[in-house]
Amino acid sequence: METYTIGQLAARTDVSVETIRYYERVGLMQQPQRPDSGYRHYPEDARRRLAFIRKAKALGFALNEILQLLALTTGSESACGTVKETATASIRRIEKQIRALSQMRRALGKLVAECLNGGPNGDCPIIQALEEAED
Amino acid sequence: METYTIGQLAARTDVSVETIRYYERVGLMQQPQRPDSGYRHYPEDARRRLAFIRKAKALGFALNEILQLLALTTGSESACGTVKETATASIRRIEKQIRALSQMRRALGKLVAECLNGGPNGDCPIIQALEEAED
DNA sequence: ATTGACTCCGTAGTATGGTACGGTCTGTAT
DNA sequence: ATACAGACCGTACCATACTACGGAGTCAAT
Repeated sequence: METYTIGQLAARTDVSVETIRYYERVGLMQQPQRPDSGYRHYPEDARRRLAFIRKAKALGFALNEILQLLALTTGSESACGTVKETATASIRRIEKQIRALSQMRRALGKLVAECLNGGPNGDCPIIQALEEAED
Repeated sequence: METYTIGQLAARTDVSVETIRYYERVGLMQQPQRPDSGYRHYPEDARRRLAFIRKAKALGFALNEILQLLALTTGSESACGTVKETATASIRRIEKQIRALSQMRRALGKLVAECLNGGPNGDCPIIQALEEAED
């Protein structure tokens, strides 16, 4: 089985060595094998996990939320009920966020359109669109 | 014209007095009128601006991004071309974020579905879905 | 065997986005 | 007139998510 050193993992995922060690400290990354010397040796799996963390982060999830998402998948212990609850809660949150982003996008589109038709007129379409938004 | 004290504004928007002063320090909130005593007196406009800031924050925009969005609307100076550029850049970013969130949602839905059909099977549908995602 | 790149660890520092404190002044109500 | 809430300010502190540093050990090549 092929493994990576921490430096190789860092290079492949474009995450710094320090950050990987930090993710390990806070429990996001699992403790890898450490033969003889104490050097970390990561399996392919770790690369995928790290890529997931970065993508979730880019989506605005906080590290402890990402921890929860990952816990959904690794917990052979986790009861189906718990998984379903956490997952559906996340789904609701995500859907709400998508709705809000869609409103923002519409508002910006409107701004661009108005810009084409002769410039801004004082009342801001961005703020207006978000005022109408339900929470 | 009706105005609010900082405390009234705080109560109406559910943002603390300290945070409002902080937003003023960093340029997100405009300097309000300060008659005689030095007390801040906010117009209705400030309430809407503050509400916008909170919603944009909840969507994951950083404060300096929100500053840019607001600058789009207040700059009577701002050339139409600049507004269009910044706005369309934001639109692209938002659309990308929506796509990624949709993938995450699908993955979570899949997880819930698998949970119903007899539990997790080792390969994580969340991580899988995000691996397939284009950046 | 020695050099140089890489790894180890703990600790400290940075940026962002607030939150709290404490002493002073103001405004309103009795 | 005096009390009490609320505002003023600067400064200090907090959590999150990194990032940098320094001294020591390791691995691979020459």
